[in-house]
Amino acid sequence: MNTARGSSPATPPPSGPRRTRTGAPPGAGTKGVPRARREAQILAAAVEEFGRHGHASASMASIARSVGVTKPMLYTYFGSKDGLYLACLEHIASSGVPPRVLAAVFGVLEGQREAWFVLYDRTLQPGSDLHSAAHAHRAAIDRLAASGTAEVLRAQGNEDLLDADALKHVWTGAVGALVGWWISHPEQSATEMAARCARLLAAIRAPH
Amino acid sequence: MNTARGSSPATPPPSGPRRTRTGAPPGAGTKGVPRARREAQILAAAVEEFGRHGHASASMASIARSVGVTKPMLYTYFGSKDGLYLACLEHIASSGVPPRVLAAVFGVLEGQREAWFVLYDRTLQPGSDLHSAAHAHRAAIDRLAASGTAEVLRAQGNEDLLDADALKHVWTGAVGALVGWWISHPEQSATEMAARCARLLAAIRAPH
DNA sequence: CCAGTAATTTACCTCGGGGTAATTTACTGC
DNA sequence: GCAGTAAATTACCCCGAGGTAAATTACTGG
Repeated sequence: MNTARGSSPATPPPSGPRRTRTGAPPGAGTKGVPRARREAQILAAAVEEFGRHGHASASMASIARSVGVTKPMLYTYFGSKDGLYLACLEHIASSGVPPRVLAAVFGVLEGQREAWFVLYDRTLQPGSDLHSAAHAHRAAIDRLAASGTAEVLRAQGNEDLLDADALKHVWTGAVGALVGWWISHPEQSATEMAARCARLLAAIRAPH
Repeated sequence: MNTARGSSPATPPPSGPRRTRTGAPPGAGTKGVPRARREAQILAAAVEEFGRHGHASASMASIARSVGVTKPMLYTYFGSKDGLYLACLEHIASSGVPPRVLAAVFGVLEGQREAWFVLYDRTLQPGSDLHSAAHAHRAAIDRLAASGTAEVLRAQGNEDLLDADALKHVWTGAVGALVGWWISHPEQSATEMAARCARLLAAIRAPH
């Protein structure tokens, strides 16, 4: 559950890779675990928790526990549950160049597979700010879906706007299902997943 | 939110279609709203709530409120939140013959579209009893997915078991996406959805 | 009219959730 | 040694969640 770091979680003094003595520390004069690193750890844990349970039933205490830290840390760093969720969205959206092909999607997700379900969180209340934020951060992926699927329909002479919208949803739904499958098969690499996708798509398109 | 019934929710005395006087009531000697009917109402509301928010973040109080009843009713009738969820699963699974084609799926879902997301509830904890129960109740649909997709792969000479499993997931994921799209387009009928599916599938399979 | 009972409510308990104020720890620079 | 400050904790508040015991309502059949 933790990233592979030496410190065991929940040890009262988090005496990890901290310099004692007069050995000049690398960054500025910070104490404990430097904020940037903690934020990164927290974000990773939060993406996992939010992705697994959805925003609504994710627990701040649980995230804190999995990092080996107490709740108030999350609040001093991210302000609120929504703030942390938003930070997750931004972190995910900024963790890769806009994907141009499916392989890129899997590549970005490698190491944070649950991130997909943060972006496509069904527990978000339709009218809420978070819902719009998630929608906004999905933009790159949705654009990819829209352009790819629109092309398929245009080639068929299909101009139906509802068909286009529905097919876009099918595409993201299928990818989401694939990511879910991937999560339950941790040994598969991103490359293997991309290859599998290509194979499956070919099978579907082949003459029946 | 309520099914189209005359009584407005949350009126303290639920004096709906209740016989006063000595007019012989149809069923046995019941009072208020007969248990069977209440259970049906509650189930309908619960399917909607569970489907919308997932088991974890669905609220018993909210379900009760939407029926126009108080919480203890739900508990005397269904025992617990999990009991109600289980009843939903059974109700959904028993609400139609095992579907043989996609059109049948949409037909069964008409009028309780959220039911799909009760069956495929991502907020269920992987090891839990509820998770297994949901899995069991999905059996019919999953079998449909498995057989259909296996055929596609076999026609290609693909014997890979992982591919088969992944493709099955893709199929259910795509249908789930379609149902989600359907929920946000309430005016579409089941027949229209089935037709749309056929159209989209044809478009995908057409020569690029 | 009276028991009996289905249907339903009021009022409560406990626990875990989000969130915060005040404090402690442990280092740096002077 | 002494501020100063980043990092982190303890201990709390309030609320809504699941869940329950005990009443009340409104009808039936005798």
